[in-house]
Amino acid sequence: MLETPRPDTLRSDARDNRERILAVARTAFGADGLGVPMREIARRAEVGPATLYRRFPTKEALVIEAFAEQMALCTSIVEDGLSDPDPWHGFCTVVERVCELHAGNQGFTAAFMAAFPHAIDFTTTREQTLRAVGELARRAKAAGHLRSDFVISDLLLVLQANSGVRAESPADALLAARRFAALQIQGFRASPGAPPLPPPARLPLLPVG
Amino acid sequence: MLETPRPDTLRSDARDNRERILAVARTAFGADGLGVPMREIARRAEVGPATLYRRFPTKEALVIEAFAEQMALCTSIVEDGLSDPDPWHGFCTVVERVCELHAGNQGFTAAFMAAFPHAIDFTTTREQTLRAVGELARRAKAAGHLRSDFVISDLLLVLQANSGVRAESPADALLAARRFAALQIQGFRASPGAPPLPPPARLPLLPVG
DNA sequence: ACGGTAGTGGAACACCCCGTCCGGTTAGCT
DNA sequence: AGCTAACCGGACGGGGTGTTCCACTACCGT
Repeated sequence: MLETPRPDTLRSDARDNRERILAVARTAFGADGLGVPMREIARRAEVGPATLYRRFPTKEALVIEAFAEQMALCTSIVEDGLSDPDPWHGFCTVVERVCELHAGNQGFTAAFMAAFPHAIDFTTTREQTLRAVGELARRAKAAGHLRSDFVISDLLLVLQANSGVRAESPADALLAARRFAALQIQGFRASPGAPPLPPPARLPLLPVG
Repeated sequence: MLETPRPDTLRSDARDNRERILAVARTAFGADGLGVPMREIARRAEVGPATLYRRFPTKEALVIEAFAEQMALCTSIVEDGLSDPDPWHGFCTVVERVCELHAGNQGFTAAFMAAFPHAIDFTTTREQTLRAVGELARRAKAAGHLRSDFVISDLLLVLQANSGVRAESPADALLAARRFAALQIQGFRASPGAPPLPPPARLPLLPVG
């Protein structure tokens, strides 16, 4: 656990390295999940392990920084959905885009669902985003298009489920995510004759595996 | 990689140990996935690592033997569905029961989807089962209840997705699986106004992770 | 009862991972 | 040009996992 100076006070080459590390981490974690070793990240970034650890004192820190912008993207997706005049259309767009986002970022779902001990902002952002989704769902229900027994944790359910889908290429992953999202939307749609859903379960924030 | 004599020619104590190991493996892999270490299996079975490896030359072998009966159960679930006079009802039951089965056996999905190099029967059983599902789906489509753009790999998609769902207790896992299955069925149901699904993706048989 | 052999448990091997530290080197800044 | 921050690469410790070695044990037929 070394010192970590503010990124903007770094020497230019150090700054470059930092950016390269983050880029590599995003690609690697996104493609192969959080299991990618730190040394592998360092190797691909053409950097020594020590450099990596000087910039990011722990793997957790690297993961959080690497996915910070995905997290922001996630939030903005939901905000876009909220600002859609048609709440059901907004809701569908959120489901689609979130599934696609997670499809291209295998590790992100794990990070998103994980209970990182040292990432307060990550956690709070997630909570806020979920609250926004709740508001969107409320409107979509009021409009009569979202089934009335939908609950927020259903979206977590779908997210977790989507993360279980593995494809053999990024292109296939995207296809699978799109098809999956479409199926979920169909399942969420309010339809008169449909039977009610079984009761929801409590979904945990799991430790990083 | 040691010799592995036929189970029925074993000495009595060895036979006992073998059974205990299998029982422990089923519970452990079922509850916590294939990540459970061999040592842990041995410890819980009150057996040394060597004993474990004398009976099952590799972890893969243990996994296959442990889930052999789940595999058979899987097959019989599909056959039950096929023999249902109402193909759509049969189809729904298959989805529900398979999701529940996989919910209680975390590791099984991984094993089911995995491309085990040395498990010919496992693979062939899976293929046969999938073919049976295909026949069931054909009938359910003909009856007009299953959406016509359903393809077999959609079931694999749902299976993979279901395996991504994690709960904090077996009871919650079952609840989550039931709710998830209900959502999927709703998505699979043929409904006149529904838009067609995006194209399916090729899903791989992944190596054991 | 007894001896041979299958069976056993614990230590050990080989490998991988995270995180750390250090000697010698490079590259930015002034 | 020189000072210094930053870097590289390798080695190390601690922990984990799949698998094997070996001396000992306990079963079972005679």
